[in-house]
Amino acid sequence: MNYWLMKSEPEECSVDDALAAPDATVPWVGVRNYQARNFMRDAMRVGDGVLFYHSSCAEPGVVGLARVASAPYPDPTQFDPASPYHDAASRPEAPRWVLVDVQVLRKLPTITLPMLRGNPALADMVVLKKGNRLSITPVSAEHWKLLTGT
DNA sequence: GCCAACGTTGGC
DNA sequence: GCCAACGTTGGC
Repeated sequence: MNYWLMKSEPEECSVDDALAAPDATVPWVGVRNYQARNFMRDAMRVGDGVLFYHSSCAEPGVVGLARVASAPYPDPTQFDPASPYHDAASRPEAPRWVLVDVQVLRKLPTITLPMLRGNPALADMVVLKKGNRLSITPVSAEHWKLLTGT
């Protein structure tokens, strides 16, 4: 089992939005970065642990526990001309972008970015590395345990 | 293949 | 709104 941190802009899809969805499950639409896509396509398995992270907002941080809830499949927004995630160069017979479903298990008291940065044991987290912009990053078992107690 | 220009991310 | 950092594009 692997662990991940997945960033979502709460104005786009907050942890509460995800919890309000059927089965508390949302398709992780809109990833348009090859490295992040490859994590979903090649490395994620159903049941993997996910830290639900709010980015580009007043209080960035980890706000919930979730799990990978599906195998990868094509992101439908890439074929939707009305979507901000539309990719005219992607063909339905060879989709460029895939996603997984993510199911929120429970909210956490927000672990803010300053809290994360303030913990020396978490200094190696990819998401905390200088210049990191990846919206999906792997999380080590050690860091997962520190953050979730499981 | 190089690299300058440009666009995006995301914290502040 | 600013800007550092990084990814992508496209001319050559």
